[in-house]
Amino acid sequence: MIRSTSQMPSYLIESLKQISTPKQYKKGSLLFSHGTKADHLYLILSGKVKLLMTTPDGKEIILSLAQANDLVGESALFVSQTMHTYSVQALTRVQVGLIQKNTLEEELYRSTKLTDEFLKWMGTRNCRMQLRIRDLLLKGKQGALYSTLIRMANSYGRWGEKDVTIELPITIKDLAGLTGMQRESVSRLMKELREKEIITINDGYITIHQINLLRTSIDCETCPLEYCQI
Amino acid sequence: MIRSTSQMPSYLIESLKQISTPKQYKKGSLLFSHGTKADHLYLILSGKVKLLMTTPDGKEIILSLAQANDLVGESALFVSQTMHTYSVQALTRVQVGLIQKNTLEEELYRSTKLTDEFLKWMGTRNCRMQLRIRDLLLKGKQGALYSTLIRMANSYGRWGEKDVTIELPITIKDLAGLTGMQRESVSRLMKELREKEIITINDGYITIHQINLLRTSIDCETCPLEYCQI
DNA sequence: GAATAAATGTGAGCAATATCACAATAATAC
DNA sequence: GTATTATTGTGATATTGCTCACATTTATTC
Repeated sequence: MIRSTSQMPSYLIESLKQISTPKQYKKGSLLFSHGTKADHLYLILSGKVKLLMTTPDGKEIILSLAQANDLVGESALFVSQTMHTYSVQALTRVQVGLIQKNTLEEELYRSTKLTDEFLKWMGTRNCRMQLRIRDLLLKGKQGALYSTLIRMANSYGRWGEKDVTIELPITIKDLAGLTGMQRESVSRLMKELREKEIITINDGYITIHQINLLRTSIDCETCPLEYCQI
Repeated sequence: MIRSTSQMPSYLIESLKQISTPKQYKKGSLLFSHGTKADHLYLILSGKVKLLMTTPDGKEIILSLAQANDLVGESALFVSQTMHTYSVQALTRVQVGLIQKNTLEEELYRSTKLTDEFLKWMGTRNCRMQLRIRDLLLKGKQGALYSTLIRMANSYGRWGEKDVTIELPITIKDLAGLTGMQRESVSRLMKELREKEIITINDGYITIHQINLLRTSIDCETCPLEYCQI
């Protein structure tokens, strides 16, 4: 069973689909990039993407991941005449529905329900990000990694009796980007987790066998599942 | 001259004031705290506050600071039945206007303009936070501190010909909370900045004499001023 | 399926930060 | 104004995490 992440109600997703134009992207290609004009909202129909920022010296931070039924590109959308602050790259082949800024605004104007859910959704993402920052900054690099694994399990996990398999194959490099760590450091910590049989990795798919061990070791409190996501 | 931070248009602030109930807080007191029910929006009328999270072992991270005409408490507000994820503490004596969730929703329903600006404002804060995360995670602790000083100058600075004075007296401890550093580390880096005469501190007020030096040393790109804030 | 590119693992050494333990100031309370 | 509390500074030391340099393995491309 896959736990659902917090998303818009499906009937609103449907209504967004109605006003969108389909578009496809190859694995590795950019949906949009940092510095270009923000004038569309992206509804992911299938596939997975990463939201990332880069620094002049080539370092990369991954702000978030998104999958089917997630919305991407809203941050700068309503700020007039503004540019995207991050880039979005396809991790797999991706199908999106493109929604023009104007069209979205009209739709928001027409549908109070959509506006409500939109505000709720932006608020939720905000809370998630804040809790993530806390974990990344206050729990050391090990804590940052464990927190990220737990969040990925919540967002992308297929939950079995004892194990969770993260159904988004991810590289060590991307885990480094998600945690603000060096690739080598992630590699070493993941090795340790494998040796202790807390996780196993198959074909890029991470399975967590003892997620509670990760949780207790970073003092997880009982955050709402809605917030403990990537 | 004080540069203005990105805020709602003043006529909308006025209309929010109309539907708010005034309340006062002493320096150091909590406007609301982590885990309590989120059912009000706070409009800061005067004074300054900090938004913070704490971990079980007593570490504290400061998510943001806010001053007159800023709104606080929106993150969890629209998420049904949910609790605040952070606490808000008064740094000075603070006057706020309390706006009930229901009242706000009615007002948003009535005023399209307010809704537009509200979405814009949430988007702006989101972009800010994302850029801040990048700086905090990717530029080392020195970079985190410099970035924070620059942002504070943009949000709270009185700009002279060459110098900026941050008109929010802040402790070393709070700077540590803003950057995810240890107090001692901040103390040492600030000492270095003082010795190089890049900053001076008077009575808790930091004046930055060579802000461009800070900017270049962390490879500041030309982010919109709107986003380069605390 | 050979060649090339990308991802991963690993050791050694180093630099940046955290930790600990106090001393010294500065601010606040009574 | 004295006592108390909060803030800041600082040295010594420990630890974490980064960097560099390759070897190895795994994907991709042609």
